[in-house]
Amino acid sequence: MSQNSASHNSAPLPDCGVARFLLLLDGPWATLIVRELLHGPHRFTELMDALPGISAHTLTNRLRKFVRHGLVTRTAYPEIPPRVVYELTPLGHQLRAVLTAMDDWALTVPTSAFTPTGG
Amino acid sequence: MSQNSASHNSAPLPDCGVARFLLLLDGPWATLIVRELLHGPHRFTELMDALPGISAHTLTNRLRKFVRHGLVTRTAYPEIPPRVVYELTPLGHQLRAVLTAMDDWALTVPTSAFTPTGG
DNA sequence: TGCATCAGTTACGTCAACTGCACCAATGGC
DNA sequence: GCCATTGGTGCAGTTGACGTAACTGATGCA
Repeated sequence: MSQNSASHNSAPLPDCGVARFLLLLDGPWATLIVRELLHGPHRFTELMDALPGISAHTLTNRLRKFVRHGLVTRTAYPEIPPRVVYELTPLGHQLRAVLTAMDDWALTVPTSAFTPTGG
Repeated sequence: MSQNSASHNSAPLPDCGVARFLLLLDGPWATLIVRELLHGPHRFTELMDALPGISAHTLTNRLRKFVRHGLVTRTAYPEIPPRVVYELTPLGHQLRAVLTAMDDWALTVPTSAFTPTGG
């Protein structure tokens, strides 16, 4: 796990696109956040509401990572109370194809595939 | 994280296909194993060799989960030394579309997107 | 007898992601 | 003054994915 799918601290970059994808969309929440953002720009609390169970801490971290890597833009309005809007960049929007593929797979697959016994 | 992308112990099944997908392809290695299996049937050690860094422990666990959920078949030949072949089921092969989408995204995207500073 | 192979299993430990709770700043309403 | 709101931050603690090392069983080889 030092050159396949871990963080980008020492590894230059895996050749494989799948591995690269996993570099950015790694945790369980990451992909779900992108899914929400695909519906349009969201404020912080809107994302919190849309993702029941996520903590502010986790959401902040994922969002920061996305911003750092150019998947998402963060726009802060100097109002009171503050308003911050997160929006996918064109790069982030290109992830729609991936999410759609995941969706198609999971939805065409029999429900039994998700049960531990397999049927 | 009790009904979005966690295990299938109590949650019936998320409505969202993306969340369902994440139920099965969760860890960093899971997707990479599927990627290798997409190239054809593999023996245990072949998978070990193809995935530098993975431990037998992790590989066993991921493979078991896939078998349990019907993504992969496990064929053990009663030879000495033993030979076990893992192969994707049609269900598993349908994941090719998802992996291809990941690959396309990562490869059309500028390399700078993977650097922490965002380019 | 002892070492090597394959495909694991088991015990034990690490490490990062994630969680919950409290707290902050600045302002509006009561 | 006190509470609510928004968008977080810090600390402590949990979870579980993952890693290392040792071991198994049956056989071939020296």
